[in-house]
Amino acid sequence: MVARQAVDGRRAETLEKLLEAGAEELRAVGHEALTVRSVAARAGVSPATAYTYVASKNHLFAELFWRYLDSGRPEAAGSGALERLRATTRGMATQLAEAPELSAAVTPALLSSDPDVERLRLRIGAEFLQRFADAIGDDIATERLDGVLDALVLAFSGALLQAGMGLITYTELGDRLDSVVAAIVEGHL
Amino acid sequence: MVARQAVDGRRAETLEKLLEAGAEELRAVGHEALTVRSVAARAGVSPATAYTYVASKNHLFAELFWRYLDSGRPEAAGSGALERLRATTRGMATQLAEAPELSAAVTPALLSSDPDVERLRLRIGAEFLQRFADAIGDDIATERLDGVLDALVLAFSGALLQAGMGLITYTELGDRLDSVVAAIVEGHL
DNA sequence: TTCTAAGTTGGACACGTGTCCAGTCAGGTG
DNA sequence: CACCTGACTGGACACGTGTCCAACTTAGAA
Repeated sequence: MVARQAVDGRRAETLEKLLEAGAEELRAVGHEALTVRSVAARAGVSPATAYTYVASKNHLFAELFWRYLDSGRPEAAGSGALERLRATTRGMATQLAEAPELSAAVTPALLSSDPDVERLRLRIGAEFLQRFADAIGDDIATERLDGVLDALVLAFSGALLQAGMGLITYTELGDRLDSVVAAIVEGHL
Repeated sequence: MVARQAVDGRRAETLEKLLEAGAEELRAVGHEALTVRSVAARAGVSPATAYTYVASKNHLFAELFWRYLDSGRPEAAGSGALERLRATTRGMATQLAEAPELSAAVTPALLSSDPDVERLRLRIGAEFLQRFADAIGDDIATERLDGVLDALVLAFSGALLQAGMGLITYTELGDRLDSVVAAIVEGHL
């Protein structure tokens, strides 16, 4: 449902093998050195086959990131919106920091115009928005909510970009976001 | 001083020809279809020559963007920090909107690990920071300044990334930033 | 068991990237 | 004027991308 087409039975297994191999290869050599063919080899599959599951290198990265992100759904908790928001950004920052190669890979990848990337891009964007919205709950007036969400998403994207550029580390990202989140939410609660 | 090496005399002219051709080609076919060789051809120069001025396609984009950015230095004005900040982001947003192809090209380009891109990335980042700092002047207490600048830069980067992904247009970017800037600065003046 | 269709494969393809280098050209210096 | 030096060139190179297709395999249905 998330990959190129729906997968079932045999195809599902091959897809898993490929994605698993992709993740390993990414950890092993980084996203610059990774090639679709090397991933295929690691998965024990021919390049031609790999390309029936994955439209492009960028699509592979986006797919891996989406799955990784999805695997780390937060268990919402905390009494106030600010507290929950911070837990949310902290959680995501930690996730990014724990898979720096994947994080570094996905930022450029998501900028691709590949239609398969496009789908995932929207899904990932929606997921970020959803998480922030969940964290806020109904602690912010409806008419102000959109603006605040906007700002949060912008700041988070910015943090991703800065980290992708190597201007800040994925580890610093958490602290950085903490203060920015506070600044944004302040006065809107 | 900004290109690969210092340029003088004859080399300076060739560099200008190349960058000019790059800008034209970018406008003409967009950054995906642009190839270094097509730029070289447009400049009436061989590919080998082009590569002595420009380390990579990404470097070309970064260079063009830097020059474009630099050409639009703001004439600071306004009585308050918020007002000046808004003028600053407005100005930059307008600049981006007026060269959408270049803006779209530069976001992925700046993520490259190419050392020549690295230099420009730092320079461009510093320029953003400088502009925000200038706009704020001394209207914010020193100990809070860094945090606010951080947030501004994050938000601006985020806006760039979102626009690069096509989630918002370069035109919307200005409005979006207006409210975010207000949210960030509010309570820190 | 035989047939069928989905899945996989090897290998070639067109194209872009960035590098390299021996050779040519042009303009100023002696 | 001949010369030298820096700029430029053509053309090949190794490599990666993503596409295509005819041929093979394999598992399950008839």
